[in-house]
Amino acid sequence: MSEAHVGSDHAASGTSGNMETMDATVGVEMTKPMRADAVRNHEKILLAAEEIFALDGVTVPIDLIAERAGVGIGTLYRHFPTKESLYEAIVVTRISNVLEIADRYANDEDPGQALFNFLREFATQVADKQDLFESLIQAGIDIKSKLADQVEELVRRVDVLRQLAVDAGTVRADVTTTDMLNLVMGSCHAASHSDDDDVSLLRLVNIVIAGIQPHTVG
Amino acid sequence: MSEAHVGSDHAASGTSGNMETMDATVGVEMTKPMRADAVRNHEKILLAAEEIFALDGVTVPIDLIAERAGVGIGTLYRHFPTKESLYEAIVVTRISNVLEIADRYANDEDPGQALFNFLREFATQVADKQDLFESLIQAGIDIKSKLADQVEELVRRVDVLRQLAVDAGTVRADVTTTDMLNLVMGSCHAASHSDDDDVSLLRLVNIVIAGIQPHTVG
Amino acid sequence: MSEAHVGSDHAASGTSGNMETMDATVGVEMTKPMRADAVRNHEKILLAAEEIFALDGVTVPIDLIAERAGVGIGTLYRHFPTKESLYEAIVVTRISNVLEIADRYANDEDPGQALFNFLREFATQVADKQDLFESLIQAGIDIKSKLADQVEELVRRVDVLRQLAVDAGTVRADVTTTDMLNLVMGSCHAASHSDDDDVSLLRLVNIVIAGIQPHTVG
Amino acid sequence: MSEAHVGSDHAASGTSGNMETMDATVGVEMTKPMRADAVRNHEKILLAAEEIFALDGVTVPIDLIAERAGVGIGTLYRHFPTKESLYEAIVVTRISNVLEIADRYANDEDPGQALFNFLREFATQVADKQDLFESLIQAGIDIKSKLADQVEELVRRVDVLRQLAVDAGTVRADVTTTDMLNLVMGSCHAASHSDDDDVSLLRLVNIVIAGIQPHTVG
DNA sequence: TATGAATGAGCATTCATTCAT
DNA sequence: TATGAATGAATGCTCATTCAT
Repeated sequence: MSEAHVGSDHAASGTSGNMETMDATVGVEMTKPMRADAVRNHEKILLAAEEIFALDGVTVPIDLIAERAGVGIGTLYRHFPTKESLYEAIVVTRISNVLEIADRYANDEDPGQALFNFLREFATQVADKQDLFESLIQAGIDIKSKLADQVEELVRRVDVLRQLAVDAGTVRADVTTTDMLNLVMGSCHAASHSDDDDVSLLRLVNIVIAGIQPHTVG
Repeated sequence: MSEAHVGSDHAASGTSGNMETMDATVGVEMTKPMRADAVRNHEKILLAAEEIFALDGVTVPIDLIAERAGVGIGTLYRHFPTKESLYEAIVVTRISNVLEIADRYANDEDPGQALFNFLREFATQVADKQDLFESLIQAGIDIKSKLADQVEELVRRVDVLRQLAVDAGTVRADVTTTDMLNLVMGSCHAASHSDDDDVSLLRLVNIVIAGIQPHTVG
Repeated sequence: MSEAHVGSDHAASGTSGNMETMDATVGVEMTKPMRADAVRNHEKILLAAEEIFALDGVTVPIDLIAERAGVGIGTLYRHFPTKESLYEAIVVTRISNVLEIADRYANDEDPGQALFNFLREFATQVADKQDLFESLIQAGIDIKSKLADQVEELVRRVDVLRQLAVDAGTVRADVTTTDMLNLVMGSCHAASHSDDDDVSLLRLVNIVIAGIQPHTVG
Repeated sequence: MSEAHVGSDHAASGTSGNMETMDATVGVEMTKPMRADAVRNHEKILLAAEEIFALDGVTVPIDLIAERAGVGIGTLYRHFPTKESLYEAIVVTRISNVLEIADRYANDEDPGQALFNFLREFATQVADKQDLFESLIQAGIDIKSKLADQVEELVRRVDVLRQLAVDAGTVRADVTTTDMLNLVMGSCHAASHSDDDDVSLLRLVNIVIAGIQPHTVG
């Protein structure tokens, strides 16, 4: 009954396929690789969840996700023993994406602008993912271990960018990373609830960016 | 906190008969003053609701509020015929407070700074009131008539301040009022979820303020 | 606390005023006569209850009656310790009226037609009194002592009429009184739910009357 | 009693696949047959509901039905998404039975008696089914769409019988169908609340029948 | 005594989770 | 293993009745 749950919280990583490589995950004992159809279901569920959570946030009844995935609830629960675990799985993936983006910019040729460009991309990621938005906005309140850890990690990596920018003199030293991220999230929210298109989002983020630059006074 | 009470059903008037304040309320006929204990309960309920909604937002079960108020559910429902009505009562009061603050700054002697000072006060109001935060963040999505109207009104009044500032040359003309408010709300959120004290909130708001000023480039 | 409840279930007899004469009621110990205003309230309540029960039946919330009576619920409950008791009071009065009608016809000069005329009048009484209808229709199910007794009494008195008619040869001997009454009630119901006026009621009752006459075959 | 089940959500088909009976249902696409236990529960629920509604009418709390069925409330709600829908399911079935009976008599060899015989059968159907009684008695008041339609249909079909009888000269032309039905329902009620056996019911209905025949005077 | 505020059991319904097929 | 049926705690709300003013 419990032997196959392994994959439960794994990110549906871009290149699908090898669910078996998951053994790499720290401290997980060797387990039978998932059956092909199980893998397929796993992904169908994640896909449906991504879409639905993105639109409706946590509050959506879990049946809807199963239905959308074309899968029985029982199946869903076999893969994710808890609504929360599914939710986590989704958000973890999303944050992972963001982490990668951060890493990419960490090697940018223009360290003075890397943070800014990252923030703009971060914004577009968050903008239309209700779940991601909610999670980040909750982060630090009810410590959902895994997410909390990830968010911490996110902050750490973005902090690298921030440091680079500070060193390059493009960002004031007294602004923390979480502050910046939260401000950008405010922008995301503003944008997603206005009638404008994405342009407005960038405009907002640019305000934040302007705000964190030195010598601000006109 | 309990001073205003834009009573949904009854005005919880302290010393009754006060004709001046009566006239202020549009077209309300003289009603018997509430019984002493009723007033007490009304206030206990509002107080409990203020606290609990502030912490947990709309989703909190209404029994908890009754319990916290030390009152039966029936009593709660006598005073507020609907969960929504109670929620509204709370938030309406909160927004009313903010409206007054906006008005006060509209007459400020330094129109160039009025908006900024308002935003700072606005931030402290929103900072730890989950309900207010939620309402403002929902505004425009599910139109809960009364609140929607109020938020519109808020935007209108803050827009006065913005115009003054733009005229005074302290704020860029391409930033909308809702954008500013949403950015500040992002700040509030950031602050309320960090472990710092209120200082951090001000710092954040100041970033936003910096961002909306002209000649931003360092 | 309990001394004044005497009048509780009394019929609001036609000529108002002397509530004190109630002492006549069997087995009730001497009690202080009701205060004038109490009597007034008692009647206001009965009046309101008559109207509302007639329209809405038992299911109506008791607050509505108090409101209609222009009386607090507390007052209502002082006079009638139970919703049921109030209901009973009303219906008892109504049945009393019917009893009187029955008595009147018992002395009719045309014993062969007395029953028929009574049934017609009975029908008009029941027709638009939801409560009376309900009570009679319930009679015999949940034995609400007092009403049950009264209904029995009603049957007894109508049976006198039936006997007269049987003796006069205008009614078949094999039809019981309750049967007739119930059939008439069916008529009442039919009539009250059609769009016709009272004419239809009489037509229906006439069908019943036709049905209980001898030599029916065409 | 359980043979028909005009399934509100699913057809509780016994042997699945039966195309002929399928086609009978208008425009219903092939659906997976219900699981064995689901069917069992569906029937347990209907059975319990039939019994309880028959005794207590609509007002009975739905938990009681679940309990009687030996089923959780959740289960009940899975099968019938609303109290009303369950109620409807029951009554619809009942009326359907009556409709069939009416149809059967429409082809009777003795058109002069068909109506009478139908009324007698109708009476026995209604006699001890509180729910059916209530529904018919409510018909036309609060229009519960589906039931209202059905009752209309019932009236229509019975009207066929009435017409036949009128043509055959066994029934007066001035009696409407609803009048007859209501009178019979009065009979049902009378009978079901007396201590007699079913004989009394027939006797009552016969009175009505007598009443609607021509040349009534003795 | 009259008032109406307070009370809480009761009801219909939803939804995360478990379990039989 | 996949399915979806079963479960029941939880929630918003009503209304008969009691109790403080």
